[in-house]
Amino acid sequence: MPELPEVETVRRGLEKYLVGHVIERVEVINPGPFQGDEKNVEGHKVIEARRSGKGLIIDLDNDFSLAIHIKLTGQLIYRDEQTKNEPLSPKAGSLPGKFTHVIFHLDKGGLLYYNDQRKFGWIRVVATDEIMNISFFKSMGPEPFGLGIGDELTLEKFQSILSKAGTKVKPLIMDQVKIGGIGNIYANDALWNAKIDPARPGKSLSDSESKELFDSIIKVMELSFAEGGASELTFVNILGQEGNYQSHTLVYGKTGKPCPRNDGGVIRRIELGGRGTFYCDKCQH
DNA sequence: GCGGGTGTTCACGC
DNA sequence: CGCGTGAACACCCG
Repeated sequence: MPELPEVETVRRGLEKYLVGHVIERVEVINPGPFQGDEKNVEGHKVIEARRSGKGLIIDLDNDFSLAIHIKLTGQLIYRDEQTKNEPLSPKAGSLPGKFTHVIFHLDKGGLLYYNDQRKFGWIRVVATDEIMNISFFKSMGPEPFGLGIGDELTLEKFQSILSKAGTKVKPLIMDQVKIGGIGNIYANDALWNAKIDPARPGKSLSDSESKELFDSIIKVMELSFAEGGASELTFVNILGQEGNYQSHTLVYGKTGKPCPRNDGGVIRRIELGGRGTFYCDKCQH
């Protein structure tokens, strides 16, 4: 699921449905993704849901927190008496299902399921003041919109990061240490929107090109927020419902299709930094 | 069967 | 140290 718009969508769901509730019991079905001591969670109230880049932090009233990364296929789905009849996407499966690894039993009968098909994700119980010792959070770069707990990525910072980097611009903007929250879908679509060749070195972009790219990152992510995220793989929101950005994707996954600009170009797929990279062979320079 | 997959991390080579 | 590559994690889908 996870790029900034999807993870922020989950955070908002946690804020709405989890904050103020007590986690009475933690049922660990598969210990792989769950690290730490359930005892530091059980009987404690959720006071805040925060996010940094693609990572989530659920703070409890005992100065412990749950640090969560859902990687590619993790899901956090909340059910209670009020929401149990809300339609559930088939991507959520049955609850609990084959890929349910942890169930948080909340007060008043609420349940928070952690599902993860590929088991790449993790949930760590950690003292709240130790969160920033987790290297993933410690090294997080500034992020677009400034909705996370770290610094906001401004145009000036973005241009400064690009101007210093000989790295190819697509892997560069996906480097979470440099910039937080951008993943493969939005990197591809933003580069297409800005008409920039993903293989160009970051520092080769002119000021107007880097501004165009910055604006494009904001634009594609704003569209995704409005659509509730992208459910290309298994992403669902806290109520187990899909987002719809994937029906708006511009070049991501469109190998062989005509360019959406109808300029006679064709979408090609190459690999950059080990990731599938999609671009129009006509308009991206 | 094979390739590909919204992510991160580590090992290794230059 | 910086940068790039490849593999690993695990499992589904077309």
